[in-house]
Amino acid sequence: MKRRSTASKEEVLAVLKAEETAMSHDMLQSKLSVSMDRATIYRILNRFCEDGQVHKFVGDDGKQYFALCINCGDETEHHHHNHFHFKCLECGKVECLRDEVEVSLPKGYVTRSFNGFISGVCAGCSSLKKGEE
Amino acid sequence: MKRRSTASKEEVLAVLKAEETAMSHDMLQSKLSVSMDRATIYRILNRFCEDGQVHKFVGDDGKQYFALCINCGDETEHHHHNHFHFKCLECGKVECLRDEVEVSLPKGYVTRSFNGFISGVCAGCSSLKKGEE
DNA sequence: TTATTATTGCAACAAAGTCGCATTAATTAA
DNA sequence: TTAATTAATGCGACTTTGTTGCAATAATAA
Ligand SMILES: [Mn+2]
Ligand SMILES: [Mn+2]
Ligand SMILES: [Zn+2]
Ligand SMILES: [Zn+2]
Repeated sequence: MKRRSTASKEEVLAVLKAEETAMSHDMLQSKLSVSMDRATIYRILNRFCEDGQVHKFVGDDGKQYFALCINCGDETEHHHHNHFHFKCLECGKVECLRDEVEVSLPKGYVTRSFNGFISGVCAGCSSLKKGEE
Repeated sequence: MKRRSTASKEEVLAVLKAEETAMSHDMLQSKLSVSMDRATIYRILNRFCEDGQVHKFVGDDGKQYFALCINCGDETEHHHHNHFHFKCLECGKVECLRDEVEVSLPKGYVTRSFNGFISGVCAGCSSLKKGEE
């Protein structure tokens, strides 16, 4: 099952790149210049995940978010996603936090998947709020 | 708006205590000895959260989970929930991991809420699997 | 007992995500 | 270039989760 190059696929990828933020399905759909079915968007995103271009996580709103992988061409080292994602409650941007975290599990516990999500206020927005005072 | 003591409320609390695992709405409903409406269960659980008896988090399945708070009577120290939750993919149990974690955010970022969730295999289940080999 | 109002059940609803299936279109083979 | 193959899409149907409005019920206070 080889991947085909389609306009929809390119458009989704373009939006993800342009916005520079992790996006939920609905955020993405509202930014698309070409209208596209909901199921199609999910299928495109999940294909990206399978291919390792994108990773998926779940927000504290229960929604799935999708973010471009950095260094995804890098085959040499293991591709981990043990990092937190941060959602700014002011500007709405969702970003990957750089640091890979490690959680110390009790003896005998094994990790299969990691989902870290923090909501708060980003630097830009909190400095704006300071200025307003 | 003072709380009233009702059978439903006691039953939900009893199940949470007995099961010793964080539970999603559907897990809980299936364990109830008294049938109860879905909305009622959510309302009871959310009231527990408001009162600080229970805390809520979101799993990587996008569902809300509810767990009893330990030391909830303890008014002296701040009641934090910056801990991970672990779901065993074998036995299904969801538990709070003891350690409070701290994530180093970029300069100027402020945390409002924390949601940490790890799926994997717990000690009991991974030792069972070893035994089977 | 009676009045007050927190709690419940029920129905309706919105949103998220998935799936089957017929149609379309990208790619490959002829 | 044309025909065959099959990945990708659109659409509708569906499930699950969670919320809300409203009338009925019942715990508590008066
Ligand atoms: Mn990645
Ligand atoms: Mn707690
Ligand atoms: Zn912001
Ligand atoms: Zn287990």
